[in-house]
Amino acid sequence: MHYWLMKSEPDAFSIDDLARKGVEPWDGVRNYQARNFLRDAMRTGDGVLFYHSSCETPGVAGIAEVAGAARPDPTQFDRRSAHYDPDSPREAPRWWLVDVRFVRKLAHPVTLETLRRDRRLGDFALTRRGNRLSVLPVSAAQWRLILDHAQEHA
DNA sequence: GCCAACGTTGGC
DNA sequence: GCCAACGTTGGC
Repeated sequence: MHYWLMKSEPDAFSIDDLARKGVEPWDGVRNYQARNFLRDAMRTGDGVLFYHSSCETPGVAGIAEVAGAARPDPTQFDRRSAHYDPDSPREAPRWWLVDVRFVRKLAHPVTLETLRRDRRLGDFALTRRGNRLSVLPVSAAQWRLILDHAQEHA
């Protein structure tokens, strides 16, 4: 069992959108490091922190889980998609996705500010200087600490 | 293989 | 809207 954090701009796709849809293919990831996490490391049932980025209050807005094995991202072959990649070979797809299932929305999001302030989180990919990864690993200890923050406000 | 130019991410 | 940080591209 592993844990992850996945970023989404709520204007494009929010935790409420995931709540409505139930399961969503996490397409459009076009970074090799993030691709490797999706394709090689994620397993069905892994925990996902759903993070809202590029918004008024960035932070963890909800919980999701990996709903299935990685599969090629169909948008890379779709000429009309913003994520079309003409250089990706059909027989060896470059970009992969996993399906993500809604678990619950946090009554009180755990803000980036809170995450930065909590020194107990230690070395955390999210708050590393210059980090731009949209899919990143979270340790079991970090997962617990972050959910504790959500609980404190309950 | 180097590196400048460019595009993107994402906080502020 | 600004800008720092970073990944990618392409000329040489």
